[in-house]
Amino acid sequence: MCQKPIQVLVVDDHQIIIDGMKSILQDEETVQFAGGANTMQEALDFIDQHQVDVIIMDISMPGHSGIEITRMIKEKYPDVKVLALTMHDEIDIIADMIDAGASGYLLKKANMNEVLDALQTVARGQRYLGSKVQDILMDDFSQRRSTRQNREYESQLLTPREKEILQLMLREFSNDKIAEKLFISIRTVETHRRNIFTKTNTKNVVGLIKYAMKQGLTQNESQA
Amino acid sequence: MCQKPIQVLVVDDHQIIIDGMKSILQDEETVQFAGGANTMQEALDFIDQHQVDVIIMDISMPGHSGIEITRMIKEKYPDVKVLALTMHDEIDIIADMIDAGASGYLLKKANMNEVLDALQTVARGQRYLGSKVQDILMDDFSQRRSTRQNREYESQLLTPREKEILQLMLREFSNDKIAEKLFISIRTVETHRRNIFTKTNTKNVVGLIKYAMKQGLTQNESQA
DNA sequence: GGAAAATTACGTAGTTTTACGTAGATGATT
DNA sequence: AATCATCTACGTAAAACTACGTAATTTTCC
Repeated sequence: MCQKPIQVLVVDDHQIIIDGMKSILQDEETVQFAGGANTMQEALDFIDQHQVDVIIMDISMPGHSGIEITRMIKEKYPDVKVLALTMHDEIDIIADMIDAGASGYLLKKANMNEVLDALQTVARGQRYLGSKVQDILMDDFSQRRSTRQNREYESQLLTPREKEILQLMLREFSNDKIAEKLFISIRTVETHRRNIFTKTNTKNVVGLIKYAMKQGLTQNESQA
Repeated sequence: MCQKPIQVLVVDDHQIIIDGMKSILQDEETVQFAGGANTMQEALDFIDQHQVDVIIMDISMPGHSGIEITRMIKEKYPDVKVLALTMHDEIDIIADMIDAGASGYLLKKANMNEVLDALQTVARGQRYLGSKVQDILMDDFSQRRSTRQNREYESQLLTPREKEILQLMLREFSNDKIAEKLFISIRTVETHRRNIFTKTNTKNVVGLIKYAMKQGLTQNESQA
């Protein structure tokens, strides 16, 4: 789906973080470290002159906060995705950041795998929240009310039949077993499958499972 | 890996549960409702005369508790797996049940998918704990000490290299991409892959992911 | 009654994965 | 020196999946 590497800009006032990210991202073919910026101005200049897909954004920065920078960037370049990577775990900051337009939020204790995962996820237009962050949000979910957020993948994305097929895929059925069980042709299953992949913006079972988990389609709340 | 359906015996003093399980299991090819039993004696008799792979066991039963029954059954028929399905969420009961030899523990609020998943998991010799149950156990983990349990999949099951490949699989790399990244032949990757499947008792990526999640090899604590 | 969405399905061709067996190289352990 | 675990890799054949395009039925909804 996305063959060319994701261009990543790292915005952080600590150069060490930028350097670290650079070296981490370096031996990945799927992502490419495009550059780093220590200030808002640097960041804006950079985006102006380079192709950037995702920005890894720190929040606590002198001068303008990551939140402001994000808001500004999303105004000028709505297509650029912002992934917050910070140590702040306060609900308000997270909320503000998301409100400002961030597509993902990770705590700095996240490991490389998570970062890479998050990069890919936000790059393809979905949101990504680290598991810790999810917990924090959940806890706060009831009182806080929503801010007209873009709800890119809300739920009725998949048709009932597609969900059914997804369920079976998650239960390790192969295409022909699914066909057998549902009394349809394997060709049909393949078509559904293809549509599921397309709709969910995934390209293989692994991605799909991650999607399903994110949607809570795995164990709980399915149409058992 | 297991072609013939898993023979399931349901032991519960409430007939309605047995009937319910029967109808649920009926339209599954992978499992087969073999029979039901309301008492220990019935259960023992049944096992004596039929092929049984997994027993779904309630705990609160008049006369002998599910724990006793489990202990007795595991003594006589160690190969028969017991899956506790109950509403008891007290740590002591769970622990006793596991101690008695149960391979899995599910709360009755679990849905069909979870039950089916659990059945397959225990049938192939692994343990299965519902997510709630895991939480409960976790909370209590530090003080309670172990009872020489069979530790079928303890951790050092996979070699470092295998873990590395697993990581990449989880990150949606195809075999040839893995080969490329690690500078080895795709044949080698295939071999590793095969060994991983064998060792983890899984047969496809979906199963493997579930395994990985259970082991916490996905996001957190990997060797990033 | 007609448009739109959902479900069904085929063809063709290519790619990827699985299944099994085998086996050399290396390093650690005893 | 021998054993064991790990990592490496090939061959062969079959099974499964992927990619794209197309399109006939139903169903659903306005």
